[in-house]
Parts: sequence; C-alpha cells; structure tokens
Amino acid sequence: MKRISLKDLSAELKVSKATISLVLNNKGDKHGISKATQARVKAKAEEMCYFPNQFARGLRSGQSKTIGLVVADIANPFYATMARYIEDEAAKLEYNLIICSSDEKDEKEMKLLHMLRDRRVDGLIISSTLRKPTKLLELKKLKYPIVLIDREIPKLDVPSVVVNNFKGAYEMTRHLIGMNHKKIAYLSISPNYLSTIRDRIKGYRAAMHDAGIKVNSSWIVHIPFDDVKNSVNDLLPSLLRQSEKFTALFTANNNLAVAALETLNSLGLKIPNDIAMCSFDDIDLFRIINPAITACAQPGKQIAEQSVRLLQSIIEDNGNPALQNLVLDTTLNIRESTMP
Amino acid sequence: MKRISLKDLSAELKVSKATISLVLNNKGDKHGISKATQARVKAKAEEMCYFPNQFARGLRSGQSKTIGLVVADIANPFYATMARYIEDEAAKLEYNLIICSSDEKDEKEMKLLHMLRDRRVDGLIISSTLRKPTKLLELKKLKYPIVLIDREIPKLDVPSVVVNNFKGAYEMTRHLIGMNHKKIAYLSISPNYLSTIRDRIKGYRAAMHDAGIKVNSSWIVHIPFDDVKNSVNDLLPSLLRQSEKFTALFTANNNLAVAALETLNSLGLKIPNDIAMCSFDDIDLFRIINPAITACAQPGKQIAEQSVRLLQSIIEDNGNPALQNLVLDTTLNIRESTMP
DNA sequence: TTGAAAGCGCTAACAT
DNA sequence: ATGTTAGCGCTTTCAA
Repeated sequence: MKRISLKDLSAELKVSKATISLVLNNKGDKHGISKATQARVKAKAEEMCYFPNQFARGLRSGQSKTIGLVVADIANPFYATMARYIEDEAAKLEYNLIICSSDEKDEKEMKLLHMLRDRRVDGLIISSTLRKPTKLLELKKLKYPIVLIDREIPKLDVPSVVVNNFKGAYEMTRHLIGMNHKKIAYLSISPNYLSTIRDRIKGYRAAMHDAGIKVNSSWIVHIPFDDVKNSVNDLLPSLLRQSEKFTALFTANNNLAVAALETLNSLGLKIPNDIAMCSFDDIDLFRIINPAITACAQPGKQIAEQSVRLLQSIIEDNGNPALQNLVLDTTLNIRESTMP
Repeated sequence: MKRISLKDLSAELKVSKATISLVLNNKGDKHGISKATQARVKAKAEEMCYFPNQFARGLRSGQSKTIGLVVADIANPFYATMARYIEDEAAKLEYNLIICSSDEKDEKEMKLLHMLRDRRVDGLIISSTLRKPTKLLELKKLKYPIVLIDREIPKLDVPSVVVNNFKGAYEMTRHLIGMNHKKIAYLSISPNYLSTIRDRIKGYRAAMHDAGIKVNSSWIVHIPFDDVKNSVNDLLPSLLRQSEKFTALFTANNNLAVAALETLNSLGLKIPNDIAMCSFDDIDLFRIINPAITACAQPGKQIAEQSVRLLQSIIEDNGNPALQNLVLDTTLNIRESTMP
C-alpha cells in the first residue's frame, strides 16, 4: 500500500517539496507563493490523494496531537460517558484520544502509561488506580503533561479534576438518616485505597457519626472489582442476614448498584419498603427503573471540560502549570428508592 | 520537556546508536553483542529514562501499531462494551485504539476517516453511518485495511462482521405474535438507510406478513438519532393514541427502549399488561428492570474478536484479504415484558 | 517567487 | 563484537 509522499508530488509537479509543504499547510500566501502555483499544487495533491505522513510530521514538530486517556474500564457507563465528553473537548483542540482500560490493575496501568509515553501522546488524562505511583512520579519528573481525573493520589502534586466524594457521600447518608434510617449497610469496592472509595466511606461514616449512629465495621463490605456480580450475589445476602436489621443500603458505585439490584430482586426484597437503596454515580438505569434509585451524580461533562482545558494549558506552558486541583460538587438526586 | 534520544545514550555510553538500538530491541544476542555491553546499555537506558520515539520508529517501519475505531457514540453502552472487547483483542496484538464518535453524521465520519488515515493507523474498524461511501471507496482503492462492523454498506465489497438483523427482528416479532400480539408498533431510528435499521424493519415486516398481519406504515415511527429522548416523548404518545390499539411495542435499539420506557412510565402504562415491549440490543437495564425486558442480544465479544482478527489478517496480507463477510447470530432473551 | 539542504530519531544493511 | 551510514517524509531556514 504505497502512499504518495511530498517527493512524489514534487516530481510530478516539478515544484520543490518545500513549496508544496508550504502551500498545503496554508502558508503559501505568507511566503508569497503565487496563486497559480498554489492552485496547481492543491489540485495535484487532491488528484493523487496525497496526505501527509504524521510520523514525519510528528518527528519534526514533536507533537502528536493525541491525548492518552486511562480509565478503569471504558465499558463502564460512567467512564464511557466521560470519555465521550473528553473526546468532544479534545476534538475542539484537534486532539485525538487513545483510550485504555486499566482494569484497576497497577501492573496494567503502568504498562499503559509506558506505552502511551512511548507513543508520544502530548498529554495524559488518568483515572489512576496506582497504589504506588512511581510511574507517575517518573512522568512528573519528565514534566510529562498529566491531569488526574476522578481519583486523586495523595502527596503527588499533580493537577487534578475530581469531585467531592466525601461531601457527596455525606449528603446521601444524611438524606437516608433524615428518612429515619439508622442501620445502613454499605457496599464498597476494592482496591480500597482509591481516594474516591476512601472518601465515600469517610463521608458515610462522618454522617453516621454526626447523627450519633455507631457504625460497626461489619456494616461495610468490600467487593473485589474483578468479580462484582458474583461477589455481591454471595456477600450481600449474608450481610443482610446479619443480626443487624438493615433498613437501607448504600452502594459506592454504579456497578455495585446494578449487582445489588439483581441480588435484592432475587432475594425477593422490595425497595424501598423492605430496604431503601441509594448509590454513588447516576446512570440512566436509576431514573428508569421502578422504583427509581436515589443517586449521587457526578458532573461528567464538567470533569471532561476542565480536565482537557487544564491539560491543554499544561501542554502549552511546557509542563510548568500553575498547579491546579479542582474539586467539583456532586448532585444528590432523590428518588423513590429512599422515600417512605 | 527534552527527551533522551539514542544519540544522547550513545554519547553517554560511547557505544554506537546501532548497537544500542539492537540491544534495546532484544536483537542483541542475534547480532552477537556481548553480554557485558548489553547489560551496560540496558542499565544506562533505564537510568536515563530512555524511551524510543515512536514517530521515528513509525517513520522507518511504516507501522503505527494503532487501530482506528469509529462508532456512532462511544457513550452508547452497546458501542462502549464493544470498544472494550476490541481494545482487549487489539492489545493482544500490541495494537492500540483511537476511538472516535461520528454522531451518525456523514460529514463528521468523513473527517474522522481522513484524520485517522493521516495518522497512519494501521487499520480501521468502522460502524459506518455513511450514505454515500465515497470516502470508504477511496480508502478501499488505496488498499487501506478496513473492517466494517455492525453495519454493512451495500455494494461496497469490504470485509465485515455484522449480525443477522433481519433474523433477529424476525424472531422477536414472531415471539410477540406467538404471544398473541397482532398490533405491534415499531420505533425505529433515522438515519434510516443504515443496514441494521433497514434489516430490522424488514424482519419485523416479514414476520408480520408471514403471520398474515397487515402492517400499516403508520405503525412504524422514525426517531431522529439526534434527539431520541424528546422525540420519543413527543411521538410515542400520539402513536399509541391512534385508532389502532397497539398491544406491543418493538424498539429498534437500546436508546429508543430507554426513552420509550420513560415515556410509557410517564403515561402510566404498565408493561406487559397495558402494552408488551421488547427491544433490539440487550443491556444491563433490561435484565434488572421490573418487569425485565425481552431483548435481542448481539454477540459483542464475538464481533470484536472476529473484527480484530479479520483486520489483522488484512494488514498482514498487505491489503489483499480473502473478502470475508461474517454474519453472526443474535440471541433472543425472552423476559417478562412480553409474557402474559 | 521558489529551491536546496539540514535534521528530527530510528533501523537495517553493510563495514570493519 | 561493534560502528558507519543511508534514508524514512516532513518542516523550516537560508539562499537564489
């Protein structure tokens, strides 16, 4: 599949590569190339289906006009939606996206970061799962433009765009408490060192504490990311069968909620009468299902916009940004699943 | 952000670039580079955080090890899931994915194809929305490796992996008929020249015809892709308010189903008693909602695997594949929404 | 108004 | 066992 190069075009037109390059990059006028030549060049380029080799271009310019996006799983609607917003924002700046799923595996994420760096993506937007962020430190040392989204990494001074998970979980828990729930079970996910997961639990605990409710650690169950569906199906029934009589369930993300809904269903438990339920992340399903599920919505579009904008400024400032850590607010959407 | 190049490493080590290149590409042994040198080179490369410039590499080798994936909307769970499977398949072959959303716009898709070509992606996997596939013809002429998924394009002899939409829709319609439904409304989507959309309607019509039921064209409503939610909310009520008394609703994809569920809900119509319902595409929601929704599931994983495999073979055969057009079967998942 | 030439960083054929 | 060199296709500076 031989492709046309500037040289071919040059030979065909009897015009130098330089001139052609100038014309095709719309710098013809600036450099005083005659209209006639410009027209001839453009016509021929079209005719011969010429298109520039981006490798060569990237090699010269050092820019790939590509952003790497690393998330846990692009099939997760939360990340898929976010990816779409990021795609649109990036497109405005003529950037494209290489999207990668880390499956919450340190090892895999490191490989991905390595790969994206090798590909000279101009910047990275990462929802990082890294426990030991040595790779990120390394990239930071290289002044590689990075923006963390969704999750922060403690003590790593890197620009980020996240939501206030603590506050979101606190509000949702307080709402439950306001609805007279005291025994609130909490489904969380592991790896549990993620900032989001930790902050949500903290918010839940704080709200409970502030209401004078003592939380037994057995109220919180950690579900492995790998195997949400089966684990919830295994562990949720025994959680609910405890001596504690839970009247409400808080799930830490949309995957857990979906699995929990299926399990509750199979147990024959009715929401909200047998058990109230609410979740972090808001997805279509929660609005449509009957009863609709109370949820804490993250502003995906804003996260996307801000992160791309931030990354862009870092890329332009050549790796020396004013360190920014944006924290956006979530929205509590109260629905029937937590109403009496 | 100056990066280390082979030259830097060479100067530092007093070893030629060629030797270093060989070593770092694990061709050291083959070329008889001494173990000692190999160790020295590798250590230094590590120490200096050397990583090869993929532009330069691509320029030499002509390979980008990247696949372009074009879908209507990566936020749509059907495509998001598929993208994930494709990502995994591609990763096995060390390919990465540039994912792009076309929004069902010819213009946009053409720009994307152009862009991906410019970036020298090694191949394209496309769920094309093109009505006039001139761009695809052009790519085909260039022997650019392409695999179409999800949607076929008539008369364009390009390898493809699709499902049997006709059969899927036929079976689902026959199932409805078997449940004694005769007045079956059909929500479709525009652009309506897409092979999937056309074939599904054909399947529906054929099943109705074979059962001796006359379908009035007013039974089929086309919803613009752009504005599914509002349009369904506007048009579905008037469709159901017709003199015809529909007892069942068939939606042509998951987006339509979600919108329809919301509308039916707001109209106070109960499924399946007031109206039965089923949809093409199977998503989590359909299993979890009460009543669960009968759906025609597409084998996303298989589509992904086959398409990557096919693309790979085309890339390796240098654009001269045995033309393959795979057609996979769908699965009818019968649930409560169509049961009496 | 246009052309010539250097060089981006890498690989592979050919030398030593 | 290691080095030299050419060249991938482009942009850009300098020269004509």
